[in-house]
Amino acid sequence: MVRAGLSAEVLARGGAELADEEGFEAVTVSALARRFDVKVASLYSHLRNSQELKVRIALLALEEMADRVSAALAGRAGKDALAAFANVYRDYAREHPGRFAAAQTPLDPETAAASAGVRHSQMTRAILRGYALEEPDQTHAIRLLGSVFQGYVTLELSGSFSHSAPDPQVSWERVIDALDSLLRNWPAQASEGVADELP
Amino acid sequence: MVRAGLSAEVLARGGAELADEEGFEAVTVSALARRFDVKVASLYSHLRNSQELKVRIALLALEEMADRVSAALAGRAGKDALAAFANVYRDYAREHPGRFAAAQTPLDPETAAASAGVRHSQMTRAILRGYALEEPDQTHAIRLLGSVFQGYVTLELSGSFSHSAPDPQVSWERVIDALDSLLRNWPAQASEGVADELP
DNA sequence: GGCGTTTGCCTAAAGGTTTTAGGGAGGTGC
DNA sequence: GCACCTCCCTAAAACCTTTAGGCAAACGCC
Repeated sequence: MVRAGLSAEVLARGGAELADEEGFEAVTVSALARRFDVKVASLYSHLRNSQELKVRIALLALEEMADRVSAALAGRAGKDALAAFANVYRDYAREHPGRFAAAQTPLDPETAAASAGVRHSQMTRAILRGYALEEPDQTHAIRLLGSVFQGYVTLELSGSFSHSAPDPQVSWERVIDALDSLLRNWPAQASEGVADELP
Repeated sequence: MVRAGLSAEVLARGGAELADEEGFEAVTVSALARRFDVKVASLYSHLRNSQELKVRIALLALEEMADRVSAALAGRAGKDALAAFANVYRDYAREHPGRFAAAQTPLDPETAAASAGVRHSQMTRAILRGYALEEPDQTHAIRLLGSVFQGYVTLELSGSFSHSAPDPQVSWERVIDALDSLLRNWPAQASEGVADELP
């Protein structure tokens, strides 16, 4: 009997491929066992449970994205860096929709702290070096950027933009223009004071 | 034997409550049957399959959000309307995390076209009446706003903001300030032309 | 090279979810 | 009072998750 050479890492990579091919919701321990031509129970020597598989795929995706961002940011600044960052994010989601979906898996705090998510926020902060933003506005801006990228890519992938007129590619570029403009002209505190009507 | 009075609508409401209480991933046909104290197979007279249950909960959530937005927008304009819209979205997600998660369920095109999603984009467009934006910038702006709200709320709910310093509530208000400012000073086409480096 | 130990994949089995097929009883309409 | 339809039921097959225990291949050691 030939050994299949399984390990948690190998399984995570296999699961990531499976996610991209069949969708993240199709990633099950059973499907993964079929893919490696191995019995289901065998995977449980490497994975505590099916949740761990999903988490490992998520971590893999975060790592890959962080690597790409890191490479894309080298030697860029200002709007150039902003656009590069944004495009890495979007391209990755289009190339690897299953991995991208996996990256939305909620992580428990310790796992999150040890993940590449930390690199992501550091790199986002690095982009803002090209703009004159002090704390706490810097953090607000990071959260805004993260939200836009995350939200846009999710909505585009789910088809929300595919039934109205302008090409999402065009909107994407104009949105980046707009964010650049916003970061260069970040408004001072409470210009008119109407925004606070939460409990 | 007393009849339970089931119907697709009743099941969707029950499923929505279940989602808020236990999380959307806990919404299964079996769990719903337990909740109504009924045998699992009985639900299949009202639902084609478990996917339909999820879709119905999603549609319910979209409807409820649209109703709230509609009420919140009445008599407001400009930044006031923008903040109201944004807060409805965020408050709903915090009050009904399960329903909000359900609302992310991908819909097939016909279902989406018949859903309250259409009302959402109409209302977003209505907000922009308070700002001087022509097409196609109006559509770009709608997509930006949708992305920010969707992204921010998703990230906040998943805990991404809960481990760094400024209160997410504060960032939220400043983000709305920033969006208002951006909409009032929407940049002209391609101020510097660096944003297009996609294949 | 033999020998014990570890490792890796196996069989077996229990429990949960999804879905289909068909049946019986409760309420409705004539 | 009878037929009918609706609603919920039992039964059963298929699939996924997870645990327990076994056997044989690989590894390390002498």
